[in-house]
Amino acid sequence: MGITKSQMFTEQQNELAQFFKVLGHPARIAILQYISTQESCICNDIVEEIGLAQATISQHLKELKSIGLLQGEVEGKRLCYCINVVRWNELQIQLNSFFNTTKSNCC
Amino acid sequence: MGITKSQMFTEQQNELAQFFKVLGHPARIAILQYISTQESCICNDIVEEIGLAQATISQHLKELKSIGLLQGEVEGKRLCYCINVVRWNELQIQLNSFFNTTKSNCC
DNA sequence: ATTTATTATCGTAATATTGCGATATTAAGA
DNA sequence: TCTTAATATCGCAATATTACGATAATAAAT
Repeated sequence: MGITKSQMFTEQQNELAQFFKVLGHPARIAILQYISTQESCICNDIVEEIGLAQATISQHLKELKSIGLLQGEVEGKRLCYCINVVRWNELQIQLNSFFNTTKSNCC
Repeated sequence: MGITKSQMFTEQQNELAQFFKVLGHPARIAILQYISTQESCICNDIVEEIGLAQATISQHLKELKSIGLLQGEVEGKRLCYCINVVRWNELQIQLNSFFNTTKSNCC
């Protein structure tokens, strides 16, 4: 992303931006939506479902994990990831807080 | 961002991701927060406030404009940008809809 | 112990983003 | 008209992201 000068921003601004950035890719949106349609944990079929290479999917999953949105582990041969509902709700609240406190008062 | 294969995703997924991506930079978060503290439109002091070069700020403003979050124009020597409240609320709703419809049902 | 199936990691090429200096553009003011 | 002030755009260097093939790691199954 080029040289982002994170040190000039507050921790809250960096954190919020990081969260938005992780969600800022259609593959990751698609992965989250796909997980939510599954009754059980996601498996290998996610690769065919999304249409990207296995290595790429794994990388996207890692980024979603980095902000705590996915929980679960690899269980033997199976992947058991699902949405961390607690974190999910936390982020939704944090995000709404940003939206509610940042409003225009001119024009 | 490398080669993002947007054609494999739905328009809704691409749009949502694009919105998240634009918000996914601390400078743009800071700009929005700064605008919301101002009684009048933003001016040149935003450059000193944020601490990035004028060209860089201008570029970030352009991206915020690209998703409709900023409205206003340059009026003579002055910059008159402010948050487009209608769009702002629309995005908040769209985003909450994503959060509410995408929930885990396993683990 | 070997094989098999599944996911993670490494290395790398292609592309995107960020930031800035230099310059263009625009309109107000002298 | 010329200058001045403010913002936009261009061009470039530095860095980040994306995607994937190849390979490693892991555990179940034979």
